[in-house]
Amino acid sequence: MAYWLFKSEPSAFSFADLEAGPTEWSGVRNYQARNYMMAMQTWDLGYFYHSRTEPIGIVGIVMIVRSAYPDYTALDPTSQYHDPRATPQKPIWQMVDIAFKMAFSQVVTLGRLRVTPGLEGMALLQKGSRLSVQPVTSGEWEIIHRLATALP
DNA sequence: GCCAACGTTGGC
DNA sequence: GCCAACGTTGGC
Repeated sequence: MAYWLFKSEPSAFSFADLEAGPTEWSGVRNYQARNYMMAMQTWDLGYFYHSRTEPIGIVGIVMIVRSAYPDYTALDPTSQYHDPRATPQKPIWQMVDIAFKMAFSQVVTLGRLRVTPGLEGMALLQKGSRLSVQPVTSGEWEIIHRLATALP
């Protein structure tokens, strides 16, 4: 069992959009993020993070409902995620399916994460961190989960 | 909207 | 293989 974090700009895809049903997490075009997705297993949990919005922060929990498989949008010339290097034999990019699990009663904001002891090493909080898919340690998961459930 | 930080591309 | 130029990300 591993823990993850998915970043999204709500103007592009929000947690409310995810509530509508399981979603193919397509369009990830970063090798490190792809490798993390390839390490995901069905039933793994993740935090869902809203960037470039107000408030910025973690809004809830998602579950991996399908482990990594080829991201077919890379093969689709009409897709904004098309990658001309991708072929059916070598799709290059992978995606997972994620589903809504629960929404926090309040956003655990980036500011709150930054001041919470024990989260100093969290990938999300490192300077210049841009990975849209990241691992979360079980210790970090616990701390954040406690923060979220302590909120009214 | 700005712009620093980052990853990728491509000429050499 | 180097690295400048470029496009993108994301906090502010």
